[in-house]
Amino acid sequence: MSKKTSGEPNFFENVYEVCMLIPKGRVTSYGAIARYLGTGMSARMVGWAMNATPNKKVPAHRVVNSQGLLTGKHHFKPPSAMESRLRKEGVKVVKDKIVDFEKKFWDPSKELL
DNA sequence: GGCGTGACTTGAA
DNA sequence: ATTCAAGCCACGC
Repeated sequence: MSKKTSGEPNFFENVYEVCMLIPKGRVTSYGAIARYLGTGMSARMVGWAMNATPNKKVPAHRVVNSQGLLTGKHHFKPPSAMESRLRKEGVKVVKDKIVDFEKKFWDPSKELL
């Protein structure tokens, strides 16, 4: 009827699940998740999904952009929480950027395969 | 039901 | 190296 957007936020659920499946000390990019979900390159939706995410269950701080930059830190309650948490997980962050991002990169479409 | 925005990505100038 | 532009899908008004 009328309009129904997506009906079920399966997309969001998928994002949450993937985020929670991210191994500790690892990070992933919005595009990687978007690709894994089959959304193509609509990485924006992944970010938007995070915005709608109960950041208590989903470690959105483990999700960064393809550059390894903590672009979403501005959206956290204390923006520094993202950086602090990543460091606690074993990920080094310098100037909002993840060190050895390529090494810590966790691709769901490959690791989860 | 249309317009703008957004935690992105990629390519080209 | 940098900056600009376009593409993408969903949500808010």
